[in-house]
Amino acid sequence: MADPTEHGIPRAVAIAWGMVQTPQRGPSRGMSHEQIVAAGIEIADAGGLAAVTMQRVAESLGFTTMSLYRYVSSKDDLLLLMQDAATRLPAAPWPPEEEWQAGIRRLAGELREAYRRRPWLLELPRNQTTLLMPNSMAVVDRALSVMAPLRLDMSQKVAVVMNISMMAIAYAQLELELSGSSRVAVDPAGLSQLADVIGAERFPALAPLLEDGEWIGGGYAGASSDVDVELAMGLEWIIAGIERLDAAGGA
Amino acid sequence: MADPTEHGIPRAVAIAWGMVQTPQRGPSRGMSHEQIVAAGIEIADAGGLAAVTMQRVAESLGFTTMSLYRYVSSKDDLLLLMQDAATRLPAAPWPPEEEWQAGIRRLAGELREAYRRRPWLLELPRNQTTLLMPNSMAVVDRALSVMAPLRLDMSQKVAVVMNISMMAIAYAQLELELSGSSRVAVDPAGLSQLADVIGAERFPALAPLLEDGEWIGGGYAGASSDVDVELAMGLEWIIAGIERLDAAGGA
DNA sequence: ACCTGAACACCGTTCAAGT
DNA sequence: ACCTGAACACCGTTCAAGT
Repeated sequence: MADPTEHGIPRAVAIAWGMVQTPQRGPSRGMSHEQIVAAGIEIADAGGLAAVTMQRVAESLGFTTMSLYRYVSSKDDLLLLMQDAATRLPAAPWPPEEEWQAGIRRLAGELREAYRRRPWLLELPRNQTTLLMPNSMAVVDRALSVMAPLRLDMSQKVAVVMNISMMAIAYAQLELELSGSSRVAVDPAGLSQLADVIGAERFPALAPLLEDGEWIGGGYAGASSDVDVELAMGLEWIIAGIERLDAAGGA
Repeated sequence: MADPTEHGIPRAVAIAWGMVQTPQRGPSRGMSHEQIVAAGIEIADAGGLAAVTMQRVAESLGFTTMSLYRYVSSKDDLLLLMQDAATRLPAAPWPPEEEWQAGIRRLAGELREAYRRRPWLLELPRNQTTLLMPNSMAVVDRALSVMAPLRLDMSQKVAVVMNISMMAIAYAQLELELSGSSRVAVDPAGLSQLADVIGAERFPALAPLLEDGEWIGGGYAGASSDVDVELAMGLEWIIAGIERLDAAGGA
């Protein structure tokens, strides 16, 4: 097979789709793409994305750093493969057995859950290349099949998919940031000290929350359960919007 | 003034609110927080976030790397200050002069524009600490004052603010990733090669787009104008949702 | 009090050399 | 053909020393 990168296909995409020949003859290879990707994911799960270094991945497999470059052309390549492998969703029945609304809620929930389980996924960029990887395509395909009965044109459906996955991922991020491991833990004395410095007249609408110590420490913009509510709220708004589009599409 | 960090207030927050004493006596300081932050922003604007190193910031000001640590306790501190300074929105009239719907659209648009202008902002985490910085608080305050006439309770309003800013930022990110500088540029031959490898039966709903070469290269999930449409769509859905909440709140 | 210089413990990636 | 070892050009941050 010709080198896929000649047509502008990124190396990681070619690897993910099995377009890179792994020769059966010659000295047996010590590793495989799958092993390397799995090792990287294990390290990221345990210590976050910053813990993933070429040295550590190689070491965990019992090889030297440099040997990895036989399988992967750069660290970015490896990260792309890890991203794809880690965002595989559970298989869904096809054709969909549920109403499209339920299908969309389930897709959003699974997507969010995948990102919640592996927070380091949030640190990886999602770009055009990502959209060429197998599991990204699987998400789009499933969303399109869920929306098959709807009277939206293709570009509207693509817009909906982008909206939904963006929202699911962004809320996983919000949840992580607001209530996650990166907690601030400003003590009440600190918050009131801050409220004094800011002054009530600078932010008239926000001031009541600040003075009650409710802005960060309290119920608002901090608790994880709030994020559930906010995602559900946003998702139902999207669904209501689709329903209107569907109705208008029939006109 | 007592050391603010004793109450758990992050150093960068204390600096941003002017709670850190800058002594007037003694040897005159060679730099200021503002200068350092401005230098960092200039470097990020020119070369992206990766170009911002302590060495380069110091060098651009004509000092050694280590001198920065007199003003800022770590690179993360500096990044937080840069984030806050770069997300300052233009002053809005207070109290708001427009209808709340227009106010929300304008806020979302300005937020997106700030992130569009400085794409490196998207690479910085937005967490609890961010919500204690002056310009984040300004955004929340403005949104709350826009929503003042609405019959939503405070936690609902906070949820709306989170939804709106999240959506504005996420769409700036989507736009950057889909059509921005990180383009993939797979040529048509590569796309058809990929479509062959994938096969039509694997992704039945997506396959037509793949075969026509429209998935990445063409009109879908690629053009910048699409993102405008998608953001507007999502935003109008949120506004419609708020209208329903407002109506229900009156019951 | 402020700034400097050397040093430490890392990175990703190159390249020529081994087997 | 596959893996290794040394080397390069960087990082952020420490610490003791200068002025």
